[in-house]
Parts: sequence; C-alpha cells; structure tokens
Amino acid sequence: MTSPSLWSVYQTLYGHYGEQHWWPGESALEVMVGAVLTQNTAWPNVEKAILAMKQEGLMSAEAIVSTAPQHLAQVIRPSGYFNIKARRLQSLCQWLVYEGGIEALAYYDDDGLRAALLSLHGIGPETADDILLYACQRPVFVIDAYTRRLFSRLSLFTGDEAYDELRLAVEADLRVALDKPGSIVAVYNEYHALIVRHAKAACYKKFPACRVCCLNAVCPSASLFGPNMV
DNA sequence: GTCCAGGGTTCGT
DNA sequence: ACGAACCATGGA
Repeated sequence: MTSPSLWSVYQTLYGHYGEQHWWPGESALEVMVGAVLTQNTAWPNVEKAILAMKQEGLMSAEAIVSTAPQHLAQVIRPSGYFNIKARRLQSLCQWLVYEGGIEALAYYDDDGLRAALLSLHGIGPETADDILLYACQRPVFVIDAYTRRLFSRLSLFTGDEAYDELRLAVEADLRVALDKPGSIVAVYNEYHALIVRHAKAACYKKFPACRVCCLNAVCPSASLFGPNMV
C-alpha cells in the first residue's frame, strides 16, 4: 500500500470539508487566551469562559494581569482546570505587557518567538504553536494527537516521533509542495483545522479500531483517502 | 455513571 | 528520556 503525500491528504480533506475559518476570535489576544483555555478541554466550554471574560471586562492583557487570580479563576470556570489556567493566563499576559503588547512581538523572528513562548509557565509546544500560527500568523505547523493518529494511519509517520521532529518533517515536506511562500501560513492554518474537523466526523468513538482516518468500512468517511484505506 | 475533550507540569523511574 | 498522577468542567 502506498502512502498519499501530505499535500494530497490536505487536498482530500479540503475538498471534503471545505474552509474551516480558524481560529474563531475577535482579536489576537482572544486567540491566545483560547489556546490556553482549550488545553485538554472541549471547545464549547472554552467559548463560555471567553464570553464570561468579555462580560467581566477581562479581555485585555492589562486587565488579566491586574485582577485577582481567584476572580479570574471563577470567571473561566466553565473551561475546567480553572485554577491552573488562571495562573497560565496571567503568566502569558504579564509577559505580553512586559514586551509592550502583542504588536511588539513582530520584532521576534519565528524561532525566537517560539522559544519565548515555550519559556512561559503552562505554554508547551502545542499551545505555543497555536499562538504562533493562529494569533501571530507565523509559519508553524501545529502537531496534536489527531495529527499523529492520522499521519500514522496513512503510514506517513510512525506517530511516536518527538514533537519538533514531526513538526519539522511536515514543514519540510509541505515546503516542497507549496511553491508560493505566502500560502504557507494559510495552508498550515487550514490543515490543522481540517484534521480536527475530520477527527470530529470520524467514528473512532463508535469503532475503537477506527481512530481518525477511518479504516473501518462501516465508517462514513471510510473511503475518504481512497479504496486502499478501507 | 462513565468517558473524554483543540495539554502541561511535576515527580517518579 | 519516558510514564503516571494531577488538574476539573460539561456534554455525549
């Protein structure tokens, strides 16, 4: 069985699901806040917390830093893990204020900004890359459990590569397929969103053996990646 | 009632 | 370097 290319997988997903319009949010700060709040949390719960923050006047770095941790924790309660996430939000916002606001992040190059984000409390690789790609429009491919599962099922990777090893390999592969530099961020944006979208559509809950790419013939998206995948 | 979601940190081995 | 416990809500 031959594996599809990363680019053809993207085209298949895009053709099937269309534009995903990620990341929902009215501002770069809201995207960053959402990236922290969505850690191991269903998105609808995050939306409730974000709405509550707006209603409490807490959707600015200065306000988030200034408010009492206990208050912030109560406001973001629906997103779960509210105590640790309150601390993570304040850590992130304290850094943003120190840097001189989100606009000042433009002075970092991609690797420098990534390193800075990773040094913050509660910002790991996935959260950092969500912020880099969706809040800062940096060309970084987001790797998550769905991505590993899908690429592993398609025999593109083993799935147990180290985070950066997999990310850099994916980026290098797509760089060849994408001749127009300006489209890289747009494709990375759409690709990750499509993988999450596909994971929701997949029947892996109903059929445990069928995780993301649906090898089970009963799965509605069984033939999405061609007859060889059924 | 059980499972898990758009993870990360810390503390064991 | 890798695994497990921990954090905690809401929807299926």
